[in-house]
Amino acid sequence: MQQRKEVRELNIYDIAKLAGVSIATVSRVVNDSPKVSEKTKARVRAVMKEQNYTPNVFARGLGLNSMQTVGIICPDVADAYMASAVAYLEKRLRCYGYDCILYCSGYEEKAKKKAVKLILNKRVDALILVGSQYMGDGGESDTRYIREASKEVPVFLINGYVRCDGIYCVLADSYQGIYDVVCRLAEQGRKRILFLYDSNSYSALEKMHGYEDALRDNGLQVDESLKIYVKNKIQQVRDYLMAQEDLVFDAAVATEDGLAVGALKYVRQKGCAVPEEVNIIGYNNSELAVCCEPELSSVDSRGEVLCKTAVDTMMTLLNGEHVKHKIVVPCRLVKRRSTNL
Amino acid sequence: MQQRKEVRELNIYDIAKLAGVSIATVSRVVNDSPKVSEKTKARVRAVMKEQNYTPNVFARGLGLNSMQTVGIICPDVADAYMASAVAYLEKRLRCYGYDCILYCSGYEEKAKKKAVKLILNKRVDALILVGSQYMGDGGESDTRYIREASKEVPVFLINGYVRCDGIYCVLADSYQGIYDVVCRLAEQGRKRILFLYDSNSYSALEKMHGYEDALRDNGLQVDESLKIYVKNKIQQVRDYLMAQEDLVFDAAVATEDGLAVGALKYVRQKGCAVPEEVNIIGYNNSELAVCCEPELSSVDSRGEVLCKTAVDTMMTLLNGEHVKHKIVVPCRLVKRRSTNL
DNA sequence: ATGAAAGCGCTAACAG
DNA sequence: CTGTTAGCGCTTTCAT
Repeated sequence: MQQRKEVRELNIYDIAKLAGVSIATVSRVVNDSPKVSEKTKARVRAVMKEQNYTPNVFARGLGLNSMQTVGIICPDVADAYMASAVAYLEKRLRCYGYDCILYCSGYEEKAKKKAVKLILNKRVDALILVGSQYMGDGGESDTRYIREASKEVPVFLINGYVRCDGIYCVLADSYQGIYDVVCRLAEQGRKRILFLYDSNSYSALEKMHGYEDALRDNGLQVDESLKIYVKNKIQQVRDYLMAQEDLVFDAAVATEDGLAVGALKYVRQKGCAVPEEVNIIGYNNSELAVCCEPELSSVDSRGEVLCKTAVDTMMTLLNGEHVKHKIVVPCRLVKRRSTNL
Repeated sequence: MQQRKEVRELNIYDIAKLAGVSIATVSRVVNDSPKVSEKTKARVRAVMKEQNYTPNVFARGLGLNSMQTVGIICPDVADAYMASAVAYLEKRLRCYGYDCILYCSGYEEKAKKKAVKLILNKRVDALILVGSQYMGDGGESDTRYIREASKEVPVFLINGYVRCDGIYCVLADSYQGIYDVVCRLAEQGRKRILFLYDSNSYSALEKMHGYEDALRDNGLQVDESLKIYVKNKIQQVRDYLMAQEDLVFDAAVATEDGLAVGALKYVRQKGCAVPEEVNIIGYNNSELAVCCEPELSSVDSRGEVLCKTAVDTMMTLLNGEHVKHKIVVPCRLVKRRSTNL
């Protein structure tokens, strides 16, 4: 095995000796304790700087039972939405001096449980689960492993909801986001509004409820054949729709931008005009939305706000203060040329 | 401050007592030392399982001076290319039982240095820098911080190159990738081939050299006005090109898919046919490539292969074996409808 | 094959 | 304000 160093690193004893103080004092200086005179502090700091000393984080971790690290688990960082969430989280955590350990769990139940278990073993100070994938159908047994985890460290759910002590949820109001959008489509006279989704996660269901309620509230029937479950791959969506017979719609709402782009490709391939004949609205306001032609209107769930809120809340909590168990952030529709709302 | 636990966790002493052995033996079992009889091993393991015991990683880290963790630094995980690289790296590292600490450094010199410094303080077993952004112009002073880091732990560069002991480079042959593509465009009769780039990083320059050499080798002049530096934002690219007067080209090659999509949008807005009048080729084979219309041919730098190779090489190295300092992986053109090569 | 004991580098209670 | 000292939980000689 490779050795990290040949020469022994300076430890707290060396610094103490060089500064002519005890190790306790050095430790206090490192932790910026108020019970050290500014004079000694300065002297010790000078030595530390001069010697380029950095405390051993392992020893520190042992003593404090913390390494200022939080675990972030998401199914897949290669996914654009999660990637940006992770980016926000990491950035914000670093503002507070925390590092983050990333674990991409994949989408399978067993793997997700394993992820939580392994990351807890690393003794992170808190856990963040990105995406509603971690709740299964929200049932008791599906969320057990999360509840268990919350007994060890605070758990934060980004876009997920589990009612339990020690679990803190920060989520976009996707129900309302879709509800509002569908209402506007209906008000504008659209009668056959397609709903595209690719999972049965908590947030996907929320969106579907928003869709259904909006239809009903606008005197439209919920037509099951207009709810289409398909994998979030642009070409697959297009081909799938292509394969349907008698599929007629004058608007489409999707739970993911990729789905909407697929629908858009289908519609244009059919020779229909967007937005004149068909309005299309995506979700997440990802880069895909500005890539397609015409550009896609999309519901923005404001990941940045969610993530910032989650981290700030976490810090408040770790500080011993009380925080809310559920924080809901409203969505916002970003209008582009695929709609004429 | 919150306490992680109220009840004291089981430690090695407890397990030793319960199993009727010494802590040394328990430790040996944990580390699967060959000098423990299978019989005792089994007994100790049984107790550990029964008690649901997991060794304290901090104490372990202190003793071994390692926590089986590697640091991954990239400018921004929200970027699709880096996100997928991080995803691959994380996955592969986990196969070997390593965790990863993620640091998004941003693009600024100072921040990058800080990132390296902070992550080294966490005593990671190795460091991975994703992207050629970490080399500056490749000069001595620009890479000093990386060379310094390599004295502490092995440093792996994904798509970067620095010649130095302890620095291991795994990179795509972007020069050849672009060279080949431009040759084919030239052979097909294209005379005015645009080159779009958005940075002066090592790999961007490699690509540019590939472009220039291919032109020369095919008897074409390098026209500086055809080399366009512009920010990698689809609309910005389109608008920038729109603002140019007398811009004429019959093909475009870009260092990033986003740039190519911008060019594609420009060309179509101008009313020209793709690929008949203008061939367009992107780089990275990202999701953007299948989102636009027509879909974009793109050079795939095979991030998965790079990352897998990097991690495997790292493990070989950490195992004390010798490994190559530079590994080059060929690119591959993924053809779609934006070209008729 | 197993155990006793000396660290690893730091924190924190306690004493002054 | 500062120093002494006892852990934190594990690894690793060194005996046996």
